Amino acid sequence: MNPIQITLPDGSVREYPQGSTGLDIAQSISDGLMRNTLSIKIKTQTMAAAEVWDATRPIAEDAQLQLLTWNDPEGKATFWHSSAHLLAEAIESLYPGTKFGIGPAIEQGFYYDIEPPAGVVLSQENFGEIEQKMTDLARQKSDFVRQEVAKEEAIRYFTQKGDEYKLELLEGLQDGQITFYQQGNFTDLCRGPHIPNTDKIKAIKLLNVAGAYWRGDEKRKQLTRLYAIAFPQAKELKAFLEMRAEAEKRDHRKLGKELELFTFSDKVGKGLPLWLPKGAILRERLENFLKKAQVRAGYEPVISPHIGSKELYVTSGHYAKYGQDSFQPIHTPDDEEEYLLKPMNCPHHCEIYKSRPRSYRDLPMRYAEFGTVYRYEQSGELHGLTRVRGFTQDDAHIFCRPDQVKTEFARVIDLVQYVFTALGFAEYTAQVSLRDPDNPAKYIGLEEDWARAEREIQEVAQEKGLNTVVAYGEAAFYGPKLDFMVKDAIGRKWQLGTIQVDYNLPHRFELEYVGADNQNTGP
RNA sequence: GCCGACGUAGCUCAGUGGUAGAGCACUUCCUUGGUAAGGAAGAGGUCACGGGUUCAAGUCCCGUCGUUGGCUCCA
Repeated sequence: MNPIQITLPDGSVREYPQGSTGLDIAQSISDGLMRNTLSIKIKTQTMAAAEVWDATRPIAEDAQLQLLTWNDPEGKATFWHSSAHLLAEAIESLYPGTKFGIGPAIEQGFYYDIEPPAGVVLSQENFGEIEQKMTDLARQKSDFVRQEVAKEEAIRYFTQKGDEYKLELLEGLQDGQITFYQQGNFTDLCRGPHIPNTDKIKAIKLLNVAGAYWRGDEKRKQLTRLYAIAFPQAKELKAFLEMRAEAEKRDHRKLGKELELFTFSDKVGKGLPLWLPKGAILRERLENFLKKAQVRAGYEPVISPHIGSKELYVTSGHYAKYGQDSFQPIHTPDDEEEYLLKPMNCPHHCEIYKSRPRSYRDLPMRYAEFGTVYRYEQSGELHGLTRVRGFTQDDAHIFCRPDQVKTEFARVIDLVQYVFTALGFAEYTAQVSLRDPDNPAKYIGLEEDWARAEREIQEVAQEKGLNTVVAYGEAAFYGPKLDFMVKDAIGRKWQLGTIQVDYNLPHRFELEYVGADNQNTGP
């Protein structure tokens, strides 16, 4: 057998016998490194991109290789994914007959979606015994064993086990690329990779239990999702829990109550916040700050009413899209007119634009309003002040010529960044929300407009050096967006600011301006 | 909306079938020149709401409302 050449991240090249594993290579450097190696990142000439592998998987050809430890995000992911298998093993042992969905690693820990046997309901009360079982199983020092399986055999295995979810997952997989992983008495359909042995998992904490629809589809069965986290050292778990406790103290709902900023009343209605005097003062200061920033950025204030004729929203297209799932129209006593509580300010601003003829010289026009809007959010969605049924948007609409879109978009980014910086949001991501390529029917408007807007958003975001993430399928139905996502005290992500391109409303409202060529055209 | 949990004094919570409790806050009085001060007394609760089981329900069961962890949704 010919030796293989392994290139390490520092550029050094070492020779190993063919079939050496990541662990062998780690050991050749130091025993400590071997102990800490969780998985490896490997790139051979035959691979299109680097892959993360088990540290125990034999390497057959020359490769660039990186040993992944707890300090690498991918190493952590491997660790947590393996912990999810350990969780599943514990569940299967404690509650035989449980069916398993999927169990991935997430940003902070991992989860497993399961369907306990009929009559068994898992709640926080079961956490203790599950954690104990996981700890016991981890101490049995089981290897994670990778096994390539023929599809037919895989189907047989899960048919016999009665695990319809795994069978459904198998349907989407091609024969020849199906692998099982086994540790102890538990075997799972899994692409991997995994850590070498369960003994690395030293500290385990189940965090919460929740319902989660199978494959994220609310029409399908709801499984039980167990969230948990695990660490290679007990002290890391302790630090994690302390950090979490500290974060909970900073939860805005807790502070809002303690500092007497806002409250809710069942009598007023859920999701409808009441601002207490101290909160109102705070809010006023914030609004004044924002108004100043808007004036400096060239915005003009406008004000629109809290209700609008249903026709307004039929024109905008929002009624067709949200009408049935919204607060229902208010009826006038005599004339059978219908009005909607204002769910957004856009259509009103369009009508303000339309109040007189516009010239290309007028553009861009920037209208800003602290517009209070009402939306019928699903009851399970309500959350403190971050998801409510009545709220005030710092909202603005810019009417501009096609050649001004990019510049204006960039200016809005500048404004958002200025405000975020001033308010101390140091860590945020800019999510480029684009169409779902698999579901084009969801969107209205012209293909060429969409394509252009999507392209321009990405260009501008890049020029501004934003920390962007592209999210397909997250666009609004009328246009792509740039969503600014911030995290709350306990690490949950929320959309705080959003910049949206809308070629649709100007069409629908028949907005126009007189161009340099004296022809009417749309902004 | 869905699955799970929770709902007791203004706040944080204890109380799992037998006369509603604690700490803080509040009221009155006393003590005390110093940033969560001490002492005494006091007031404050249809135990979310509505049914049911029981001799007896804060406690067990069902429903409703609300909150909450997620899922789905998010103009």
